[in-house]
Amino acid sequence: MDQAKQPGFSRCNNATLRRAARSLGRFYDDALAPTGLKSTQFGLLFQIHISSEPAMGTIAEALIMDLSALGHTLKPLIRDGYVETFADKDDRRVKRVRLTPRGEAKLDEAIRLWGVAQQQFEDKVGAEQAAKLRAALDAVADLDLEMPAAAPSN
Amino acid sequence: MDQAKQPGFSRCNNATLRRAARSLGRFYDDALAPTGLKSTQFGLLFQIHISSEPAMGTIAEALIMDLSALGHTLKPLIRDGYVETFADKDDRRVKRVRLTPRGEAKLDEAIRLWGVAQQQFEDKVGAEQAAKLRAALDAVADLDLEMPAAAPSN
DNA sequence: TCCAATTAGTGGCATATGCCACTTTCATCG
DNA sequence: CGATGAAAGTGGCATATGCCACTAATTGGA
Repeated sequence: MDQAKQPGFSRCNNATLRRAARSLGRFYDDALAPTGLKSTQFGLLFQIHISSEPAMGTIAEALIMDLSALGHTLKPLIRDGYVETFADKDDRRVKRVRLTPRGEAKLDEAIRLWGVAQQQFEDKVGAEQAAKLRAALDAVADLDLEMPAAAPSN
Repeated sequence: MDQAKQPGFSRCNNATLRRAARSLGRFYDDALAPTGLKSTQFGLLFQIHISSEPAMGTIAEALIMDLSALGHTLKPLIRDGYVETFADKDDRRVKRVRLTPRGEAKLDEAIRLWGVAQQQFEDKVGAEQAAKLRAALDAVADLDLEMPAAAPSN
């Protein structure tokens, strides 16, 4: 019998999470559509905004995303003039990021639309529940999961 | 003053969800790496496996993903011979999907590794909590959110 | 029966993300 | 100080996802 049909079977936590992410992502994307920003870009702009000219590595760490992925994601935002980078004064390896005035303006515009979506969401699930969900998600994100290091059989 | 710093400010539910998804995704991806499958592909193979030669639209709906995205995602799996498609007998518009024997074998192999990761996760957060989280995520995914249809100002 | 509207997919284009192999800088240590 | 190893990014390649414009098939009437 399929393992998937065993009594104790539990659905994949990861698949469930991604499914929800796709669903919610579309909602926030729709809300932000008028700004031309994707919800992911909004989140990135926001993260930069609330940081102090963060280094790329710092942003990547905060968002738990691959450094190279961050670099890729940043490109369209730089191309469109919302973000600019500059070398760190003390360590030439470090590249810092900041919003341009245009980026700040775009973020303001986006925050208004985001607020509507966010409100819509919280009205549906309840602010309380939403907060709990975010806390749970943060906990999951920060779990220090590690595979049992496939015990070398020697 | 920044709206983001207002008393009632609540972090973006979507951003939090994506962050957790990236984090957990990497964990499951690592676990499945030996099989050559990404956690997303595993999820897709599994969904096909537990369905009865589902139509593409049916899969897309179940996973709440765009039909075209599903088509794209399916390509590498077809290329590698894990999945095959065939036209529906009654409606030639419909394309059905099924696992090949090779796909079934690969899924079996993946399920074993997935189980380790899943177990690892549940050990950390508790089976109870994990189940609650999945339920909450399912609820979010099925919310039926809609923007207030930006009232045409005329 | 024939055309309009609907349904199911496809392809192209763009962003999202990751991993890996490099290159450039630093930091360390002998 | 020079070799070594670590740290921070970059670029290339591959998959993940979406939207839009189209095409092919069906379904509903008129």
